[in-house]
Amino acid sequence: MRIGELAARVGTTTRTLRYYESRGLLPARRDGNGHRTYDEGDVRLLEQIRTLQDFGFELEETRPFVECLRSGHPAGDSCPASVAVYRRKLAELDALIGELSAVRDQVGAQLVRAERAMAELAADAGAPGGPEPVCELKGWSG
Amino acid sequence: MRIGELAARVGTTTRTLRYYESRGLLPARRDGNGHRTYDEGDVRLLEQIRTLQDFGFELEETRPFVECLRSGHPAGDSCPASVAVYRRKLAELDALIGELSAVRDQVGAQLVRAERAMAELAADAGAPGGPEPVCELKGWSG
DNA sequence: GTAGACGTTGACGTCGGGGTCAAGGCCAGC
DNA sequence: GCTGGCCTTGACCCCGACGTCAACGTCTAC
Repeated sequence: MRIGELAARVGTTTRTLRYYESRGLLPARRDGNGHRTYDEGDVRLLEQIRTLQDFGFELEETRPFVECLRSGHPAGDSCPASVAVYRRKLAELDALIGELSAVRDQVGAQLVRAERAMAELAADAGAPGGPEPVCELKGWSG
Repeated sequence: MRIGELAARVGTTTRTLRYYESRGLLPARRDGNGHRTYDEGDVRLLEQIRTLQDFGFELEETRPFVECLRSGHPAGDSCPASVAVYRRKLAELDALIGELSAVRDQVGAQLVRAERAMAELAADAGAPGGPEPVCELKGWSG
């Protein structure tokens, strides 16, 4: 199988496959013309990469899974290194979700506050009023 | 006040201030030497920008807040355009948190599955065993 | 007068994951 | 012979928010 066929089979582009090869992730054999040649094993490797990519794994993070498959294991995550990546990713996701949730709550509170302040300003346009309290967002350095 | 002093006061760099100016976000007056000159109002604008940036707002998203302040409002979010950005950001955050949580659960499930499979393989090393079922991650295109 | 700390502009590098040419080789069918 | 489709390599482009460097001007202190 050549590069165009492989790309079509897994739903990606030839450029992407060459990029993976340049990263040492998916090396290819060559035929007499210098054209890249792939087999069914490469299809599996590529599907593993794409699946993890779809989950937000970086390309480098898919490497243990690919090497695990290439070393003969039935699944890419049948190796300690792959499981370690799972665990690291899980921790990252938990941390990120926690931070984003905190930001979400702060932004939500600011939204409520800003809407109330604007409503009061509009009401004060026809009534007596003093200075409004001004709250500030407290930064989140992440 | 010149650029270095302003940068120090809000805890950023001169490069960043010049970048903001190049984006039209924080224009500066010039003194006789061509040096940028800032006042207290610019400190407020910059603090508004930085606060929103810390919350993950893109630079362009801070523009309504800055213009709101510059037009004389007591707070950057006292304008409809700013409130609209709040709302948009809130929706984005909710969507992102939802997607990340789904991914988190899938990765967590895969982790458990992979660990169990490896434990069984280890146990099978000394006992009779057949082929293990192999589950695959189903992709999340987001 | 000279060192050092500031300022200026402009240009290029970074990170990830490729997209998009450009110039050419190889092979099939008409 | 010629067109069309596939392949090759190399090179530059994109996003965002700056970092870093070069080469130079300006101001202050000793």
